[in-house]
Amino acid sequence: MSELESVIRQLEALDHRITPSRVAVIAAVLAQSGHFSVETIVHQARGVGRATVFRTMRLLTELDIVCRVLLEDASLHYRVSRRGHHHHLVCVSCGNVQDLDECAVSDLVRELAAATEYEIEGHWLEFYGRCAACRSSVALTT
Amino acid sequence: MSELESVIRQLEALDHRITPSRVAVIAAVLAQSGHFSVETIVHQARGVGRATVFRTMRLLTELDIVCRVLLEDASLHYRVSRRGHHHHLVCVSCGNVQDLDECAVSDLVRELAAATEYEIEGHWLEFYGRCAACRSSVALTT
DNA sequence: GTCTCACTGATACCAGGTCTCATAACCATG
DNA sequence: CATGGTTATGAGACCTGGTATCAGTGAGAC
Repeated sequence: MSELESVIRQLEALDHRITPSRVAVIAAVLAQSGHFSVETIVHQARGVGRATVFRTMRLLTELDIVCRVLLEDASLHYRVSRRGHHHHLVCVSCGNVQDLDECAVSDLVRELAAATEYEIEGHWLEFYGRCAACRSSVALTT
Repeated sequence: MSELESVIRQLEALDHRITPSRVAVIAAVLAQSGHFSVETIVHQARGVGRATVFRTMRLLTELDIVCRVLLEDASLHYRVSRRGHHHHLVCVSCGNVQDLDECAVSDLVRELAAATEYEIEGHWLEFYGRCAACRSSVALTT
């Protein structure tokens, strides 16, 4: 079963209609290799309205088929998701994204909850740096 | 020495001109109690142009006089800064912000750097929850 | 005083995203 | 297969947050 079919079945299972627009958006999303902006999908899923692309992206986010990637300038990108809660390490030079397997702050969330009496509901955690490849290419050119 | 004077001296010391517009923006910023959007300052520093407010906010950020607060929807707010690198715990109900003294992920950054061969340059970390006061008021009304 | 350059504000612009609304497609049911 | 209710669509207006442009100004060094 292709990835596309698999996603379509998930939608069906949750009583979402399978329409040509949705399929086009999902196919475009699955074709991306790294992280991407909604605008990229708007351009690549030609013929699908802007609003529909945004609506479909929201749907895919809710279903955990894509996840949001927060860039350093606070702009939102997306990325086909490995399931479950995790964080990213983004190369600011080539854009490569490393998924970090565990949520590194779950212990911290517990400590904070105890220390502050907040009920902690969520967090943002993203790391930025330069991957090994980009570091060595910089070293070569300087 | 008032806070305003102190900030003005910092600007002077770094060869930035002290202008009425800047003073108005800084005064408006210092008058905020929690976190605030640039738009708030645009409205409160009446007579100062939009662009100038944004420029001044950038300047204040660079000088570490304010810090950026990332909200859950990825929108940027600002807050008068305690100095140095730190993170926030934001109450999603009343907007109250708790500053977290230490950077909780500095150890993690080191581990990640070793494990991934990335040179890690930065990160976002913000927590969201409900403060004790908001939790109890919810408890009362439900 | 005057000269120069950083600074200013009006305004146009751009990006990212939502709202509206008439229309169309879907599909369960009689 | 006709019908009807719901869900989805796309065009486009709109909104928010932020930048670029550029002629004009005023701060402060001399």
